[in-house]
Amino acid sequence: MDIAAVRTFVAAVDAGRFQSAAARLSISQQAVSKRIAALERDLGVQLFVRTARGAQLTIDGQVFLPHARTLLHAEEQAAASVRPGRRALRVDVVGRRLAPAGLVRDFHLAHPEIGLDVVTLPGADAAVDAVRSGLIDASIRAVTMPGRRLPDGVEATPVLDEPLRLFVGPTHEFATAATVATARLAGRRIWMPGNIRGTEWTAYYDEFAAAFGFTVDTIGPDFGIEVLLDTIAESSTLATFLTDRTPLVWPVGHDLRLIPLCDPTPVYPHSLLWRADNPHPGLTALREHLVASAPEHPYGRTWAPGWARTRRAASTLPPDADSGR
Amino acid sequence: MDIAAVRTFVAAVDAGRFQSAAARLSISQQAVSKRIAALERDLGVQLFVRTARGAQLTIDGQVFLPHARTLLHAEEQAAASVRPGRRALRVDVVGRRLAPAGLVRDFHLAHPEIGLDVVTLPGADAAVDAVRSGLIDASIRAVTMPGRRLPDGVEATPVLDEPLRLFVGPTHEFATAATVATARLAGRRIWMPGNIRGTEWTAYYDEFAAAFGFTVDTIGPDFGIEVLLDTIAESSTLATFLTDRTPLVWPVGHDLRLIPLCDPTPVYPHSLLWRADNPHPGLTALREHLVASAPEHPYGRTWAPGWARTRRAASTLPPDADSGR
DNA sequence: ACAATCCACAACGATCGGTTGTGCTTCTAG
DNA sequence: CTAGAAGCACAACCGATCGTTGTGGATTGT
Repeated sequence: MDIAAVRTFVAAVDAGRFQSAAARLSISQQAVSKRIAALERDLGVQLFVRTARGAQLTIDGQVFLPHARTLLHAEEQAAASVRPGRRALRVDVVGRRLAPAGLVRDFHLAHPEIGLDVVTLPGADAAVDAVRSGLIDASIRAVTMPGRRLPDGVEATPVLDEPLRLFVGPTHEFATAATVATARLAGRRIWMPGNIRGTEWTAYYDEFAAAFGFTVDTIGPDFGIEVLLDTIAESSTLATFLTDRTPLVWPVGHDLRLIPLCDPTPVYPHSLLWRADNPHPGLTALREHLVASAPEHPYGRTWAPGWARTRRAASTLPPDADSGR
Repeated sequence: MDIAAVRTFVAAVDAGRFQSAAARLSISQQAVSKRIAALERDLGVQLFVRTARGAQLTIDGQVFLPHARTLLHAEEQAAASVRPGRRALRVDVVGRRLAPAGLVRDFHLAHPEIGLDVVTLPGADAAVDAVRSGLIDASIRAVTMPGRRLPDGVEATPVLDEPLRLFVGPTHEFATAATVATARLAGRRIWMPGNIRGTEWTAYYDEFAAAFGFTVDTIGPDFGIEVLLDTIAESSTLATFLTDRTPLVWPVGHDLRLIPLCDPTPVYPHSLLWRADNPHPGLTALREHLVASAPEHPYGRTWAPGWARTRRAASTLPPDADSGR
């Protein structure tokens, strides 16, 4: 199916005559006739009834028309998505099914009029760099790393503290506990999935383990989520951290549990990053939406790494005192 | 923008390499390279970073990808809409913004999984003929005309009695009435808009006028809805019938009123038409939805033409006794 | 260092798409 | 009734485009 033929079809419908459509498209009437004939041959149905005073839609043509308009609209949207200048707001999230993607989705529901494109860049460094260079407008990451300052012009504000939960099998000591105090992790072994090595999670795990005296094991290469589930399910000592929002295809027959941690609840600090001189109107709306919807302290006493606590403290100031506003 | 290039782009993304994409599309690697280069030139942005072990999406490529998939999906839907055999359910409605279209819209909301295409055919005869010939699957019309039997195989069941209201200007005798008894129309002049002459409404008006003793005037040719509003607004004797669902662009400065009629309330009888041997699964769903959602007698005592009353009586039988079920 | 992999460029040929010219049908005005 | 106008389709021609084969440059891994 040729998109030019579809556009010609719509033009012919709107004009009512092939001749006027040809004039509007700046081609000859014969070209319109050939394009539509080719489209009809392609679809295998007749779209117009040709009469002496124009062309009239057949039933098939009437049915096809809204689909044709949709197709042209999709083409326009696709072209606009990469057109420089006044394009949709580009936001990077760490994963399309994780909590930050949920935040962006909520924003989209609250502001459906703001065009939105969501991307996932490989790693926090790439995300920060893309924000700095203007290739994307915003990113939701945990990038307030120790010793790693944000580039000039890039600003950040915390938008979500995501609580971690302990993920254990049925034979684990904590399997039947309603909640587990984080301090009880001391001296135990926590499994770190191989697929997050080298990501921004590593620094989080390191400080978390140091603060509460447990050890982090990396068990071999990453064989995928199924192997993770099997390993956890069969072990009475291994545990790992997941969040409520971690998407799992729960295997039938396994008896896995997500145990809440408390006193304090460890939280993973997601921040919004943007470039201070980015004039995109949607960016302001996104920032205000995220700041407004971020719960203050929903999980009682929480723990976050020192580099994140510093940011947290700053965020508790009134908005007027916040930098970059 | 060439749709084949977009399809090539998506194939290259899925494959990760131009070579494999070329194999999957049964073209040469060079053709893939040229198509994507042309697409990039067309869009004005780079979509891939070419490396020695494949092609990787740029940020622009990531943004473009979902739009590209949407475009291909739209193309597939468009082609499927006219493909013979297992296509979407085609329903004819008398007008896209009138009550029957609302019924179909409700059906779509209740059964979003059923593909639906809505068309508007010129006149009830064309609709009945299209149903008979199988070009469309169903129609909502008032086609149980006197002396005009449905073709063999075409069946009908009433689905909506739409109440008529009196439409008058501020100086009309009934302008301040909360309701008007239909019998009070006797001897008065009712204006029939010119654009419904020759349609199925004519027979309705004729019998309605005969039953209640008013006269139907046709005032000149149809100059559009604005002229109708002006005429009604300035007249102290003219009135016309409209329904709640009639879409009007209410003019500023006019003081027009829609007065309910009662004792009995005249209703316009919309029926669903379909071909008995049409096996489309969506058709059964549509019929059951419309029959189930049709209110029995929502407007108190109602009046409908004799040819419609006959059908009404038949429809009050239990479903098992209904023909064609 | 060499082979393998992957993509881009060049040249050539076939197909496609647009234009001009023409003919047929239908509607309308005289 | 007839002639003209309007509207679309068919035919011939021609140029642009698209795909192919052949080749080269760059990177990775052995």
